[in-house]
Amino acid sequence: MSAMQNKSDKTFLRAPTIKDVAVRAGVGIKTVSRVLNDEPNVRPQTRERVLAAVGELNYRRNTIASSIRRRDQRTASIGLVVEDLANPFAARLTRVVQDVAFQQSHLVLVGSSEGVAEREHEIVGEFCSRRVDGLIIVPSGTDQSYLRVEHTHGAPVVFVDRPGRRIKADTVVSENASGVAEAVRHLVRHGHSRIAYLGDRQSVYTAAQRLSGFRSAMAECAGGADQRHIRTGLRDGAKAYQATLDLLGQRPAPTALVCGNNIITMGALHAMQQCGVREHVAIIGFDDLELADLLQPALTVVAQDVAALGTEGARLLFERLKHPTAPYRRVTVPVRLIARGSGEIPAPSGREGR
Amino acid sequence: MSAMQNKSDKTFLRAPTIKDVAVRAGVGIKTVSRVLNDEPNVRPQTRERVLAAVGELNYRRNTIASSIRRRDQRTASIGLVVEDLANPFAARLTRVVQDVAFQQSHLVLVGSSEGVAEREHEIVGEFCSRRVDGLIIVPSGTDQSYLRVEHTHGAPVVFVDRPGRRIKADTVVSENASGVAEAVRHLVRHGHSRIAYLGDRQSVYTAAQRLSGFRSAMAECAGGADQRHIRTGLRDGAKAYQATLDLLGQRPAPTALVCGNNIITMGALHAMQQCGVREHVAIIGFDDLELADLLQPALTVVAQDVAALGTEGARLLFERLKHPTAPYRRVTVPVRLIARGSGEIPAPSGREGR
DNA sequence: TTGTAGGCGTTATCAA
DNA sequence: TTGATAACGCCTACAA
Repeated sequence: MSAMQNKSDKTFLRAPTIKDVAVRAGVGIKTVSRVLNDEPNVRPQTRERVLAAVGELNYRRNTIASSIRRRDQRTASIGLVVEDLANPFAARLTRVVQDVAFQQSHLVLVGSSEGVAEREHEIVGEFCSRRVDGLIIVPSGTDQSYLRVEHTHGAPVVFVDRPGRRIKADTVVSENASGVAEAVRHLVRHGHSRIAYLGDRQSVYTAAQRLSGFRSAMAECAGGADQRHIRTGLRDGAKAYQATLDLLGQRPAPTALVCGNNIITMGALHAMQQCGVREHVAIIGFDDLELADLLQPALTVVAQDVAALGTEGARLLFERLKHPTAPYRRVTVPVRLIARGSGEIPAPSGREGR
Repeated sequence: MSAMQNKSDKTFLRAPTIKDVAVRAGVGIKTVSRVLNDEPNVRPQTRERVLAAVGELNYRRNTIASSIRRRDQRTASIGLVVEDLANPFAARLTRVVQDVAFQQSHLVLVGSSEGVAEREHEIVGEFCSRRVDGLIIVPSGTDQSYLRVEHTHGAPVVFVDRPGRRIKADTVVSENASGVAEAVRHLVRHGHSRIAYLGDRQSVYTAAQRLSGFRSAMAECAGGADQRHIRTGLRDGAKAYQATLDLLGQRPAPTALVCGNNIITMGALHAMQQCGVREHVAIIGFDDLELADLLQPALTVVAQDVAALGTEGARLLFERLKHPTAPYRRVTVPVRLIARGSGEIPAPSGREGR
């Protein structure tokens, strides 16, 4: 009935339970439970005996068994859904979320939605099956209302990078529009007016926001955006590469590019390299890249504060867990233009050159 | 006693249970369980009724409750410990591990050890508390024998990137030594003999392996390595930067650098940029970098097949779960030298130049 | 200060 | 084919 082998026995069948500890310490299971949970009313002497037994048996509390019984049903775990864990943005986000969670004694389950709504839904479903205490989601698709149903088990949600749709929840986003607008103004200051924009699908919130920042800044200080210089729907580097080749082949060609995310920036850089225009066409990317400062010319970017996005997201989640009925909050994280060279290439002189 | 509200009721207190489903379908709980677990001996008609009730109540199986009762105690989750989730190597590894796990209907818990043995131990402890079915670990420190004790609950371990110490387990590693040796031969073929090596702490398995590959290749075809041109213990980019500046300041200076990992490569590149020697000193990095091909000159690397490391690691783990007593296996994943320019810079002529 | 009984949501047993 | 009941490891309630 109880674990009959000691820890050096290779045929050990199951982990020791609170019962095994109780037997060994010669106390009742409730006393063991009290010790494990730092509850009062245990004689120091008894506590010692229990702790000794715990050590000898190498007992470790079965957290998941405990969670099904405890009043709040908390599992001390949270779920994180990003588009692609291998993407540097998601990787940095995951790291900071995990750091905050670990400080709060929580573990993190991760999943990649690949930007597919169904997959996001599926992953969230699995997380809820594991009864995570909360969710941090970089949402895909156009409808997160399915989460209202998942809410039945009480797991709060925080959206990071993009707000969820058709549902209210705590949210952390970057200053997308004003960040891109700043990039445009920066280019205009360096003499550009034929500025092109390359972005992701408009159904992605950040993509829409960034394009809107582009349009308004162009309207404000460059006489409006040229529709032929706007390319959206660029889901991967290859698409961005093609679109950039296409833009650079136009006459008149744009003298500067603004890229909506780091994948697109990489595609555009490859295309520019291919055409040999790295030194002549200005480019500013949204979101920083490792090695950006080693490129020639070095890459000017609108850097997101990924650490802040993640930390704030996790913080909002843990505060929500403490105060379930508090009003929802939306945090906006500033972005920062980092001038490194590629965004300071001047527009060719001779008015509208070429 | 049972969930009294329907799914649109905001005051819903708890998730529906198998009991609620049973009541609604007018069957016993065991029948519901049979349907949920695809067990035989359920009339199709009954099955339909149960599934209908599941849909109406929006029931979702409580996986953690199920795991405490099932014979094998499986939780359908695995734990992954890497050094730093934000590192591109770890991020790609996490992604593929998660993909394989998800295919196998398992979720992944993640943790960053930061290369600190105590933290690794602590994270593994938490994972075991959650009764993960298995562990994939990029080990830190010099002793993973503590895992033998964690084994009491039966979770097998697979080591990835580096073998564990003082414990036997399935392992997946890259061809570290021969990869670096190939880099050295490549440089020698381009006329180099004063080749420097920059590496991590020797206590890190991969670092030791790579340095040993360096030494043996140098002995074999460049008359042996010059001790002054070997720098180890470089834990971060800043240290690598300093070490590189130092090496480049020597007289005679090395004409080529071999870098032991991607963090070191980045530090070295910054230092070379700083000294204006990017075009004159050859460099080959271990592990590929995003944008490596956009640098000028583009970066020659010994690329690890991170996807294979992760896939093989996960595959070994799931096979171990199926066959707990099979002999341990060690898989070696080939690396590949990708010549892009920086490794093909010829040694300065005039015999021992400068 | 300590222990016993009961229950969490599920799966396992075994009888109907 | 079906279901009542026990059991998993733990926490809660309550009694001693």
